[in-house]
Amino acid sequence: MFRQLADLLRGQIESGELAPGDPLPSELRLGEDHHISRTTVRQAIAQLRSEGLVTVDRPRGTFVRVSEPVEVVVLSSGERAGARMPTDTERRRFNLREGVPVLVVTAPDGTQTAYPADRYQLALP
Amino acid sequence: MFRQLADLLRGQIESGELAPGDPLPSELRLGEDHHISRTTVRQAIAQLRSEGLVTVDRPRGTFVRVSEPVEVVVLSSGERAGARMPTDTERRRFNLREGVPVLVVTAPDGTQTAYPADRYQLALP
DNA sequence: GTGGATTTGTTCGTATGTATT
DNA sequence: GAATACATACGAACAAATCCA
Repeated sequence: MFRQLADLLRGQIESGELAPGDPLPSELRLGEDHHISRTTVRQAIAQLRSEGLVTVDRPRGTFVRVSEPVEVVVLSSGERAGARMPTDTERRRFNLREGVPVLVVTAPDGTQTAYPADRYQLALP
Repeated sequence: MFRQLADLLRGQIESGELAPGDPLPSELRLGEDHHISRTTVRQAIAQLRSEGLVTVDRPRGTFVRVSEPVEVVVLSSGERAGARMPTDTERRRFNLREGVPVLVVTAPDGTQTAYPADRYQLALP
């Protein structure tokens, strides 16, 4: 059931029926509409949060994520780049929302730098 | 409470006390040891899953994630790269576990290609 | 090979706390 | 102050899959 609700909401977001910045119905409302408990509604929304599709502004409500302006990081020769979910420390340091990875740039000497993936892109020199 | 347990387990993973491939104690066991309900234990583990630190092999148990061999993708001139969590379709297509982002390479003509971030890194020509 | 024990998954209900409107 | 909405925690029950005696 929670998967079905997550799929439904995800579809509405991807189709634009729910546009960035739009609020989702409240947990209570979703539960009533679909005849499921609030526990199950929360599980569906937790799924969407971990996918980075929605953010919660407690206790105002749950909203479709708005994309951030992007800055570009230019890679230097010999550097490699990857991505992973942030550590707990990084999440606090960068003030990252759920479901946002970090881009990790590794220099030839092994030094690593992390960039929040919702605000940065990588480019060639 | 669930955050404290997540922090504890994360610390054990980062310190190596729990090595890659090692099983975590069962949910029931963790609940007994820390005098918390299974619900709360599950919430802590859900946190670690979304961080990509552990994977669950149901119903065998929960294990510290083992890193995969990495392939390198060479970027071409004019391409940009970012990262985000996979869509539901991508997760199934790449057989991705929870907490694993995708690297997204955008060509000058707008074409995008996604690579599972646990198996790929980006490099310069 | 059958059956029981173990372990995670899903769902319900309930209660209380916290922050915003 | 009241209403609203999300966060946290407990308890309970059953399902499904694996493992082992």
